[in-house]
Amino acid sequence: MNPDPRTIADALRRWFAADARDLPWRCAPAGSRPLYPVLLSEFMLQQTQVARVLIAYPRFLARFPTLADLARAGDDEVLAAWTGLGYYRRARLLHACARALVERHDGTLPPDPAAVRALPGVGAYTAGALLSLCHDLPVPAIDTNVRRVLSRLHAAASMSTTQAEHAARTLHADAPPDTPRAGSGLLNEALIELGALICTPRSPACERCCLRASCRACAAGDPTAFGRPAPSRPRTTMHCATVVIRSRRGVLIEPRPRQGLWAGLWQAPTLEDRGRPITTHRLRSALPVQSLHPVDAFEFQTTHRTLRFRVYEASPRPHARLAVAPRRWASRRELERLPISSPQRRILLGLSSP
DNA sequence: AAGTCGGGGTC
DNA sequence: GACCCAGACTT
Repeated sequence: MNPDPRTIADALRRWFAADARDLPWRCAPAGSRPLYPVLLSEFMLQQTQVARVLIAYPRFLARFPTLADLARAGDDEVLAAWTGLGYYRRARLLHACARALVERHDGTLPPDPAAVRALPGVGAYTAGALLSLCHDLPVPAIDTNVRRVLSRLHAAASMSTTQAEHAARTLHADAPPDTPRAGSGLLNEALIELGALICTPRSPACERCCLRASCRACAAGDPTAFGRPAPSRPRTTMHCATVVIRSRRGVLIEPRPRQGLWAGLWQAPTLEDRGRPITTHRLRSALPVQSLHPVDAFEFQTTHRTLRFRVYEASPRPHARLAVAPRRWASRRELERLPISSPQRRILLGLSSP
């Protein structure tokens, strides 16, 4: 059985037209959608579930209503608007991408795959999404959903990038990627939507799937055996000790290193160690404080590590100069406008989520 | 090809 | 607990 590409593409488009979700960034037909909503939603949706983006998207859009607004914004403003979404590098890349679009392409999306792929933060998937959704160009947009759908269609345990691209191009009738073709954006969006709603990782709803007659995994009986991602690595542990120091001018904060976890975000002064917990002795030699009082202890999980926080309150030593650059005091009002990680928001603002 | 980079919802 | 998520970038 070689599933007929035209049959599959037609079934996908019909199903999408009838059953697609009404999402805020789907503000115009796939294929002729304005750039900014597509750009913003695609960056936010990288490794991030729709439910979370639904909360952040309108907030960000209210803060930066147009591409030009975003392009001329400040770094910390953009990062702060990204609060809670994680993978903060995306915010910096989105910002750089907006500036590049304004400077190189007059704020529009060039109908040119090579030029789009050259934009900051735009990889193979995002380039395909932008080109197909904005200009109806027949370029594959292979995300984790589409890879799973294609793997199951062909009953492949897994698919290399090359194999997935070949399968996707076939669905686009091997049309040249630099010439618009009606229905290209709709096809890509339908493939993604099918993976998100029907052909799900753990419990696919084959009985409701528009492709069940063409799907080799469905015919094989257990679709979950196909298109599984590689197993993930175990988490490592990191010990963190954070000191909250208050004065009349607010609370003492510092920027994190430019590289690594939460790069460049603000925090109360924090020491970290991969091996053993931070001793109060080490804290005292790193900061001119006296009388450290433990006030909180909690674990924070990210995908790749467990962070064990110990939080202290401290008073400064007499005549000690604490706010030495880049450390500085910040009022609560200021804190609310700065980019701060979730665990530090809990420490500094008493919040567990944005 | 493998490692890094958040955060929280779901099962 | 483990799994999952409209990936991109660096090494």
